[in-house]
Amino acid sequence: MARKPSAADAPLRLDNQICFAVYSAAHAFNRVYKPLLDRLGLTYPQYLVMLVLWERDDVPVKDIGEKLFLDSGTLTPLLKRLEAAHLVKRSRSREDERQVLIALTPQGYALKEKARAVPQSILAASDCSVSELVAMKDEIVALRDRLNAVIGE
Amino acid sequence: MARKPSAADAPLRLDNQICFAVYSAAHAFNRVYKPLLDRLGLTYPQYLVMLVLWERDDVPVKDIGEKLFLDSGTLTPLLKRLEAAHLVKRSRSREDERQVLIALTPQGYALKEKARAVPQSILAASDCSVSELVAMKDEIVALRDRLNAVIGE
DNA sequence: TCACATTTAATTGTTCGCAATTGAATGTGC
DNA sequence: GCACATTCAATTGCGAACAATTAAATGTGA
Repeated sequence: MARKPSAADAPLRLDNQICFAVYSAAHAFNRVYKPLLDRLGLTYPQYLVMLVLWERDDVPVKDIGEKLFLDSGTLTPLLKRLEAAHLVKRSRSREDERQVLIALTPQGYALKEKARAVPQSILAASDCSVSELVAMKDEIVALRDRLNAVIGE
Repeated sequence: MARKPSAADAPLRLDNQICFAVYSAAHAFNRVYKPLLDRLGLTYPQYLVMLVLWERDDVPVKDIGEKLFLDSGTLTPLLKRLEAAHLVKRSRSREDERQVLIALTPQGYALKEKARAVPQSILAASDCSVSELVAMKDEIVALRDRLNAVIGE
């Protein structure tokens, strides 16, 4: 019974899953980033947080979470590690004591200059034109946003 | 100094990172899958392992790892949980005692039928035509493979 | 003002994901 | 046949990721 490939099984074949394509691509990116980020002393999620803060710091944890789609259960310990590495400072907001504001330290600011080498290495590893990458990125973001829209029912 | 958006900062802007698009899309998929897989009693990585085994079981851990790009540090505990859930059986190969072969139990086989509902739910959540999804999947897989090619130098 | 709901981080517990190491089995070169 | 390298899974330790809960601060309605 059902020994040879059946057409009815196609939807369950690993190679037909776009989710697995995305999942495995994310891990592949992680592995390419690893040696680059090791030099900065950052993990990949920490790098994402730093990207947010390099655009604008002195922001509450919640804002970082909304930009990265992460919650406090992930961010609180991560930010404590960044603080232990002297890259950020955490402090309660005076206007609203519930909020913890995340600010860059001078070392945190300075790391941005070292980080400028990262995107070009990634581009090289992608072995692909910038315009192709931008087009793919836009498609993937659109898919992500449609998926996220479904989650809130 | 550098208060307003600078063109030099574009490569470091979060919204310009294809890696973040992929990373956040993977998490979005995870969140859409969660309620569907809860009904099967599986996590998303466990579901991927089951997809592999539904295509062919009685395979060594290494084969599963190569298909999913995961190593024994991830798979060993995951497979033990699947065994505890009576979905797979782990046994040492007689021909090569180093290998652990993973076989489906009757319950593991049976779960495939319940799983058939999953892909169509995902398709609906993607809100996108099959042909578009296939095209995206192929592009992402190609990017993933180029990235993986760089890792082995 | 006071009861009540909401917001925000932090905490706890479970599951991934991976680097590094270990130990047993197998393969090899001499 | 025997020393040596290689392969394979398991283990350990650390850092995410998230659900669920907690606690404190703030907002709201009567």
